[in-house]
Amino acid sequence: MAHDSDTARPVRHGSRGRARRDEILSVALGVIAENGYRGLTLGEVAKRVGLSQQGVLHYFPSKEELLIGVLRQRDEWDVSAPFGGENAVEFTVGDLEMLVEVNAARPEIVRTFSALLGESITEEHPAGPYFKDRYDWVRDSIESTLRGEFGETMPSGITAAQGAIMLTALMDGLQYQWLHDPEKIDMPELFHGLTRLVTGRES
Amino acid sequence: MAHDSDTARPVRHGSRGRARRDEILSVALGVIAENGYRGLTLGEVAKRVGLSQQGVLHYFPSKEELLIGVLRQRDEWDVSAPFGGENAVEFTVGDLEMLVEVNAARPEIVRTFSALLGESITEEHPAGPYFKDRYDWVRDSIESTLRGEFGETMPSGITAAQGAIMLTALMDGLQYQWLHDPEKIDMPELFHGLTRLVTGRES
DNA sequence: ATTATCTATAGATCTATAGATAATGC
DNA sequence: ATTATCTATAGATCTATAGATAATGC
Repeated sequence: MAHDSDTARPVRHGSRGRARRDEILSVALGVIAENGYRGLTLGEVAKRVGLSQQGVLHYFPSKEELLIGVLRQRDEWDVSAPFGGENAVEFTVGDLEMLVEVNAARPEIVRTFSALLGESITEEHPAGPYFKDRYDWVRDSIESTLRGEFGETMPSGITAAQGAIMLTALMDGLQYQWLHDPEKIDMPELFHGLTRLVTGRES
Repeated sequence: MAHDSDTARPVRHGSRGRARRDEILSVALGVIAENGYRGLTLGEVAKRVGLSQQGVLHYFPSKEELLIGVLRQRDEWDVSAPFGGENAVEFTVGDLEMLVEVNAARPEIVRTFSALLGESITEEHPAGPYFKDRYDWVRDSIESTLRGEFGETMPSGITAAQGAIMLTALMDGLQYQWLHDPEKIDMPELFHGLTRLVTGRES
């Protein structure tokens, strides 16, 4: 009889393997940007990494686990990571504007994120809970930022809670227009314009 | 030797068939809401309609043609249809707010639209050109509405062109948050709040 | 004749499991 | 021993084509 630990023990990787794992995640991110998660195949990831399909499955035991890995990694890369979660860091509206500028320079990440957000609202999608959760803390942290800078109600008359939803929606929505027509949509400028309106601050 | 017309001749449907066609489109819309276009299978559509998979292909010669059909039908149903296109009709900011209210009462349509928008930014997606085009005329018609009501620059200081992008982004972005958490997100109220800010109109 | 459906099936994929082999690191 | 990969393959699907049959409408 095997020990319980045998069943759930995750594979440990050496330095060689750790690099491979990261490589797979990075490639998978690109494949999702191109085809979405539903359109991603393990074979395509494998081909780009230079492994067999089963070689990829050695690092991630299923396609879904691979997605989880990508979402985790994205959180780590994301400039916004320090803005939320357990050990949230103080940030300002200016930091948010900076995030939009950063995003305007990394279309692949934005495309991956936007493709997954779109899929996430369909049924049984493995990224569904992730995005619902993410929205909760993104809104919460923007809300408390606004409250910290302007109090419960901003000069514009908008509450901190409403403002958080609005700014979040604008960021997401701008990205789709921008991805379809990067020349026409100046994300940072438009976002900056809207933060001024939503807060009611002159600047 | 066959005539050219034999090749491209579309199948004509009688009243019996026309109803079936509509039924298939309606079912396909629901399947896309649940699984996206990539996750839609002809077999699933067929099962729900009560036909064989090949029966569905009699009405739409390929999966892609079925999607085109759904997008066309959506334009016809859509309250916003009269707002754009060749024979655009005059409308107001108030009409836009009404559209958001209508959408808040038809989650399935919103979910289908949002799922397709998300997929549309991935490569080679058959809905890509549709959404790019749609954005162009949606922005154009909102822009000319704003210009008509407020002139080139609105009381808020935002130009009509910027305002059109902002309102469009807000609509799209709000829908994702709303689909993930309908209780928390009051789309009509938030959109109304933002139109006031963007235009700078007291109301 | 044309339209509406069906059965049969080719031809591609796709995920995941099983089991082998070679390399690495206590 | 554990980790890193590979080959083989089962078992599911999925789209689309071919060709038959029954019903409908000039």
